[in-house]
Parts: sequence; C-alpha cells; structure tokens
Amino acid sequence: MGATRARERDDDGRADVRWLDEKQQWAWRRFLEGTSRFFEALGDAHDEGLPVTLGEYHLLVQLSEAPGRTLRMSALADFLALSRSRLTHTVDRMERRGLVVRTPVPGDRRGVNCVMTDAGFAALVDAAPGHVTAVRRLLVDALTDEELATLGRAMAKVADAARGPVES
Amino acid sequence: MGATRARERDDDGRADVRWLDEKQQWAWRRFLEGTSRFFEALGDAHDEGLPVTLGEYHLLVQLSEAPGRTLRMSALADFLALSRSRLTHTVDRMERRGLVVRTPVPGDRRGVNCVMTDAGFAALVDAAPGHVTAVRRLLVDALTDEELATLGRAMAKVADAARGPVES
DNA sequence: CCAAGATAGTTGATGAATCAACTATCGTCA
DNA sequence: TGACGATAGTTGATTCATCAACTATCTTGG
Repeated sequence: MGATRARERDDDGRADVRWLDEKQQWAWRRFLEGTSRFFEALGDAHDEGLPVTLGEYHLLVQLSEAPGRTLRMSALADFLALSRSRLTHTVDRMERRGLVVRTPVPGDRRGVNCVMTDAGFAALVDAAPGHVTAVRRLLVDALTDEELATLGRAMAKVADAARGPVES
Repeated sequence: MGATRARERDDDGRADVRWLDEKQQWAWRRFLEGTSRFFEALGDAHDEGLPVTLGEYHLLVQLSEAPGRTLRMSALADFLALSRSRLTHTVDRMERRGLVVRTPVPGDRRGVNCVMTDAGFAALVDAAPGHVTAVRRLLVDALTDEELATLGRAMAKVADAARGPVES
C-alpha cells in the first residue's frame, strides 16, 4: 500500500495527482542521471582493477567496523539495505572465495554470523585506495564542501522517507 | 585507467591516497544509503500496482518526448545510460508485450528505430500518476526547495564527472 | 573504388538479482 | 507445556544484466 494508492484513477479520471513543476522535474532528472552514471562508473572502477565488487566492498566495510569483524546476517542485511535472499547468495559467493565464513550465533540457533577472514580483510585493504580515489573523483572532489554537505543531509532525509512509509 | 591507477601500492606502500574526512565520509554514506533505499522503494511502487517497471517507464518517457514517439536504439541507450546490449534485451521484452515496435531507420540500414505504440503510450499514462506520486513522496516532498535544487545541481556535476573521465 | 576501421545492433552464455516457498528456531500466552 | 505466530535464514526457479563475440552497414584515406 501507500505508493500504490494513487492508482485508483479509473472511476472518474486522473484524480488529484500533483505533477512536478519545471524545477522539480529538472532536479529529479539530474538525480536520476547522476546516480546512474555515478554507480556505473564506480562499479567499473571496481571491476577493472579491484579484487572485490562494489557490493562486496561495502559488505566488507561493515564487517571491518563490527566488533570481532563479525555481524549477523540479519544485521548485515539491514545495514546494507539488502534482501535476506540476496545477502545469502552474496555471502555464498564470498565464502567460496574465502573472504568470509559463516559461524553459528551462540545464543540463537536460528542465527548465522558472518565473519570476515584475514583474506577478506586483505582484500578490503587492497581495494580501499582505488575505491576511495574513485569516490573522490566522482563525488567528493566534483562538488564544493557545501554541496556535498547538503547532498548528505538531503539524502539522509530521502533515506528516512523511503525507510518508514512501507506501511501506512 | 584513472580509477584503476591508485592500485600500484605494492612497490612501496600505501602511496598517497587521500582518504575521506569525517564529514565527507558521512555525506558519502548518506548518499549511498539514500539512493539505495530510494530506488528500492520506487521500484517497489512500480512492481506493485503499475503496469511497467521503473526502467521501462523511463524508456517510455524518453520515447513520449521524442518526435514521432520514435528514437534510435543508440540514442535511447545514450539518454538512459544503458548498454546497447541491455537496451536490446529490454526492448525485446517490451516489444513482446506490444509496448514498442522496431522499425528500420530510413537513411541508415544499420539503424533501428524504437517506436512507442498506442499501447505503450497507454501504459505510460497509466503508470504516470503512481510514479509521480512516489517520486514526490520519496524525494521532492521530502526535501526543501533549496535542498532539491542543490541536489539537482550537485548531481549534474556528478554526472559530468562520471561521463567524461572514462579515458585520460 | 576499395580496404580498413568505425559504428549499429544482436546474440547466446554466464552470472547475479528476485520472488515465493520452505525449514527451523524462538517467544509468548493460555 | 504446547500451540501459534513471528523471526532467521536458505533454496531453487525465473527473470534480468553483463560480457564477449558476431554480422552488417557505413565512412574515410589512399
């Protein structure tokens, strides 16, 4: 529900949709194109030269910051905004390559911990310079400090807007 | 080259990587999480209730604004920042559903035009209210006018940064 | 005019994402 | 205690994206 709501336009016309004005449309399209090109370019930077993909990199970053370099699957899924299923498959692949291992969660026999191995940490260390350099070139250094700060604030709001209203 | 460059750290250490400071890192992570959640939520809004996926919607929008509701495959790929291959497959699927048709390009026998059908236009009209409502809720109405404007300007710069520096 | 290279688009194989269905464990309330 | 719903995670089928290889046409320099 929610986003689906505005679709009851069949009974008596287009209803009360508030379209975007020029400026809004412009900003929205810039956002769309910018994110698309940004993530494509960043992904390319990882594919050609770095030992882990962008998604794997973010997963390793989360683990590297967790106590014991360990995080439950569910916590990892939340942090990375990934579906459980997708995380399972991703961790499968990374485990095969020896970057992480699965261990049982002590207190809860349903739970599975994902633990970064030394090889995983090495891969992270290996990838970090190229990653950061790319993020800098594509985002941080492309903007003024104010723009970057505003971007951060704005995207925090957007994340909130997207996180909450699944229901209601 | 370029993003790949910073990976020659094997000979004498970490080299001269400029890491991100606190604020930069914060902004970057907000950007990452925000975009991720935004596109997931917007995609969901399309999946549950709207007749076309988000990607198909954008394709139809481009066609709807082109003269004759027609665009060459290559132009479409550029506008949408899609690979040729991906566009071919996407148009395959849409053509099977009758949303677009392929026709030869008059002057150039290599070329293929993608033409929106009436059914395609109807699907666009059908999807538009729900789409716009979702974009509003998730982005436009979540921000102040200034934030949105700055976001647009910033992302235009990001798009530039990502578009150019493939080479060099 | 023609050979070489560029451009346009497709194809099919491989790998990744998604979805629904499933097992297992946990928590709680009667 | 034991039944029921919620939570944790996996599985396998399907759908989609990606990549390299390929055909066909066009363009340009000699």
